[in-house]
Amino acid sequence: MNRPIRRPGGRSADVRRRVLDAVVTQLVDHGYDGLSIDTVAASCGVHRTTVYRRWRDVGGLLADVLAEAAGDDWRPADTGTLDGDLAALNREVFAALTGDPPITTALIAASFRSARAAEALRAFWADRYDRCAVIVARAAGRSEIPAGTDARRLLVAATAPLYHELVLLRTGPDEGLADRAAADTAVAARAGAFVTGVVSPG
Amino acid sequence: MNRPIRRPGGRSADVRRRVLDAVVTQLVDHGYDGLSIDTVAASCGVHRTTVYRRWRDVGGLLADVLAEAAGDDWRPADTGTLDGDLAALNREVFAALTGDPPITTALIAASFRSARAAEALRAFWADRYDRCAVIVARAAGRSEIPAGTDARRLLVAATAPLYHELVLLRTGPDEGLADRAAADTAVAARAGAFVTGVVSPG
DNA sequence: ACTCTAATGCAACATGTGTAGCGTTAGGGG
DNA sequence: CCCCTAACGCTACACATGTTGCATTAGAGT
Repeated sequence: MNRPIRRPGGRSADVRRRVLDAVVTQLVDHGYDGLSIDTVAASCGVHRTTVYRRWRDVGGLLADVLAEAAGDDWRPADTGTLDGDLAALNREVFAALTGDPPITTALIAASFRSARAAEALRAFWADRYDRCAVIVARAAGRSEIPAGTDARRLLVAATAPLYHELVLLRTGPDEGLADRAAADTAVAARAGAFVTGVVSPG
Repeated sequence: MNRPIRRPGGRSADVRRRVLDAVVTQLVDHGYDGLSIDTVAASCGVHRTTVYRRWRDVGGLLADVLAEAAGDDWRPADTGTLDGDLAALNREVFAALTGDPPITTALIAASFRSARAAEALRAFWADRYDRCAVIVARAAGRSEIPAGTDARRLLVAATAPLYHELVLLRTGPDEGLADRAAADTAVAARAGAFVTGVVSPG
């Protein structure tokens, strides 16, 4: 992610922790616009050039924050039905995209300015979708949906409308959006969509 | 969009045309990173301060470009089937998102930096989805799908996976992506998804 | 402890971005 | 044709962003 530290002793580790904490604090208090190398450095008592050298730009800072966040033990909820699992997932996505402060939106915005932030976010989402594949496997195991259903394709179909409406189209946050997208996707899956190699099962 | 011009005579109109042309040229030649007020102004012989006063920032420039583009006479293709119409639409979206130079992606990136660009892009897409509603109306008229199907919800379901995969998840451009998303959405619509007020029709 | 040097702190510079004041130019209206 | 002034060009400034060279500090190995 960032430049390798060959002396991970007290000082370097302390600087990293102070800087990353300051990034989150700045993001929470003043949003993405109030986030810059200088403000972060000044707010945690680390010199500008140190931050520039280790993280290069704001995207690098957020990429490092994101790399830490990706190491958690998150798992999708198990509600017993495909509809319930997708709805639970979509409500989490919805909360992340409409939450205040808009940390997720800030990370997305940063991904358009920094290649490192883009790569970190790509890796983060790839990991999340991998973990969610179990939702589709469970549904197939219950014979709710066909055996050959493409997990990623189904999960993207369920979540993509949320990202599209809230992040790109910037629709006002509609409470029912998450559940509707989940239900529509479940209907599609039961009807035989998302099956690899099959274009038109009807 | 930009500051109103009370003297739309030769000079002001000429300046605007030269600047907007230069924006597109810069975008095509050097991408979004090579786009700044200064480079645009220098490349078309208009002074920096003039561009700053009339368009304020890069987002304002792109918003003006977008406003012109929104005034075209685009209509969705009529292929005779819902599958065909959605596939044709998705192929256009796919081409826009993977085209080189990445003008669409540049506009999306700008929308995260400038409120004016964000609003212009929002209005552009709202208009496009409105024009696409006829696709759903035609399908309902042919009794391919239920009468109460929500047009926007269906259209977002069809196109959102493309934006999500190509813009946010940054998946490598998969040729079959557009057709698969279109086919999956058509299956869902035929199965009774996207009907307003109905959560679980199955 | 002592040495070596990675990492940091510091100052100065270079560049990019945006603004303010003021004179100049040229379109619009009489 | 002449006047008025919106729009533009120019200079200078203010600030943010990012870089470079060098001195200083302190972790790591012996």
